[in-house]
This record gives sequence, C-alpha cells and structure tokens, in this order.
Amino acid sequence: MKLLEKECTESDPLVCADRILETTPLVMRVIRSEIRSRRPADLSVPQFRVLAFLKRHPGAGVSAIAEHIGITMPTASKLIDGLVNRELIAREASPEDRRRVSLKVTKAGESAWKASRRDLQPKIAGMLANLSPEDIAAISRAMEVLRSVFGQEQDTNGHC
Amino acid sequence: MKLLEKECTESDPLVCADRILETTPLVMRVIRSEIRSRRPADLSVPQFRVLAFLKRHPGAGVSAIAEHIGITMPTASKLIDGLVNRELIAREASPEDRRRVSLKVTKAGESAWKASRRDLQPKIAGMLANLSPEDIAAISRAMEVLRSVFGQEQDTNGHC
DNA sequence: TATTGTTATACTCTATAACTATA
DNA sequence: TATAGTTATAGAGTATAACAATA
Repeated sequence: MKLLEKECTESDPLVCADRILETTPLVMRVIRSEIRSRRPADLSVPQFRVLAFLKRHPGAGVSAIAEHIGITMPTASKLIDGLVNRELIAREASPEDRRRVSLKVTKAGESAWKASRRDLQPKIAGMLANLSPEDIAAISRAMEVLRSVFGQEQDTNGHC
Repeated sequence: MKLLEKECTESDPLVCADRILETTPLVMRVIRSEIRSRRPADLSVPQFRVLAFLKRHPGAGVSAIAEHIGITMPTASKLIDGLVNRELIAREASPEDRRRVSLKVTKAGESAWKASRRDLQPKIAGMLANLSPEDIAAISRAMEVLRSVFGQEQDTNGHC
C-alpha cells in the first residue's frame, strides 16, 4: 500500500472516477489541438483511430469499425467517406458478400498516419519529460488498465 | 522500480505517450455516450465543464472560460449562449467594465450539474469495480499527475 | 426476415474572420 | 489602439430514422 502521503481515498472508485472525469477532457483537448495544428497532415482523432484500426484489421467493414471505435454505423460511414475521398483508405465491395465493403489503408493513408503519429507522440512525450520515471511508469500502467476496461477492442498487441 | 513483470519500457515517455493516445479517446467516448444517454439532464461534456468552472469561479467572463477550458472565444460564447438560453447560467454586464460579462450558475444549472455528476461518477466507478484497490489507486494517482501536466487550471482543490 | 451500408436530417463543438462596443 | 464579446460562416463528429441492397 506504499506510504501514507497520498493514502486518503485514492483507492475509492468514486474518487478515481471523479479524477478521470476531470482529467480526461483536458488530455483530450491537448491531443485534439495538437492534431489540428499539424496541417496539412491533418487527421482528426477519429480519422487517426480508423486508420490505426484498419492497419491492424485490413479488409474490415464499416460495422467492425463502428463497433470497435465505438461509433454508430452512419457516423463510421461518413468518416470513411472522408478518408476515401482523400484516398487515405480504399473501399471495395467484398466478393463473397456483396453487402459488405472491404476497407484498407492506402500508401497515402499509411504516410498520413505515420506523419500524425510522428508529430503527436513526441509532443505528448515532451509534456511528460519532467516527470519522474516512476510517475511515467505509473501513467503507462494506468493507461493499460483503463484501456482494458474502456476498450471494446481487447487487442493485447503486447508492446513488451 | 517494483518487479520485472511489466518493466519493459513503461517508464519510456514515448511508450507512455502512445498509451495515452490510444486510451484517452476510449475513455472520452464512454464519458460522452454516458452523458448523452442521461436525457433530459442532458449536458454535453463542454457544458458540464463550463458549469464546473463557473461554480469555482463565479462572475468569470467569456475569455476566462475560453482560456481555462481551452477553447476560443467564439466557441465559448456560443456554448454560453446555449446555457443561458436554457437558464443554466446567468449572464449580466459587468458594472465597472461594460465590455465584460459576468457569468454565474443558476439554481437550475447547479441541479443539472449535480444530476449529471450523480449519474456519471457512479457509472465510471462501476466500470472500475472489478479492479484491485492497487490498480484503482494507481489510476487515481496517474490522473492527478496528468491533470497537473495537461491542465491549464492548477486548481489544487485538494480532495484529501 | 435479418444484415450491411448509405442517405437524410439535425444538433453540438469547433475554428477563423469580421464586426461592435467599450476602455 | 487595444480589449471583451458577438455574429457570420464553415466544417467535423455525432446521433436517429428511413432507406436500399443483399443474404
């Protein structure tokens, strides 16, 4: 249980929920504004996530994206429209089931995703630079736990 | 440094940034959909945050909100319009400087905020219920650290 | 009939640019 | 001239409801 320094009620789920509620929008806003500032690489957060998902699941359809990203099908469909129009992903009818579409990331999409990531990741990392290694490791672990709880997608794409 | 179980590169800021980038949108989406499902209490995340800020800083103006919430003035102005129309906040001209507006939360706004919070917090807490106390405490601490890094507003409203 | 997508419509959040009113 | 805020305009993300096409 470590020390008493901060032992008040930190293991109380309600306190934890409160902090998640306060902190998450702050982090999100930084991510969004950072993404937005990177014109013309210019991928929104949802677009970035669609590309990431599609890189992991080439050939996936609209419903798979909607489900795993956590949006409705019309929303996913429109999001995909935008990416197809910009030729960042390719959409074609599935041969065996012609209701389905098969989506995959194009070369350009791959580049755009990498560019976004190349800018974003060090920016966020830079904001963490002054933290202690212990704090950083704690955040890393907390994110893993949260992902398992909040993520529809149990990916276990083990970084380790 | 604890054990070796997960010791790979967790204290690497880049790895940590990666996880933040992956996890934060997932958490955010749950929060949003949860907020949205609570009709007719029906506060969006930005609205919720404006009310929270205004509770802490009654009499604040549009620019203060914009700055602390992290949005532009027109965005804040419109957001405020919506809340004023619904009579969740009150807007009046500042007596000493008539360019400024003075905003405060109304009774109805207070109720709406509390209702949103009353629903949201236990919902999020419920999702954490199966985690170990250690995990929960770790998330709590991680959120505190992240808030200090990503928050424009250094509130130190010590819950402890 | 059930599934996969898309279209239609509407609302919120967001920004930039241009404007008004006050200091 | 500079500051506080609003209006105009535009675009993305989101949803629900209604629809088409295929199975």
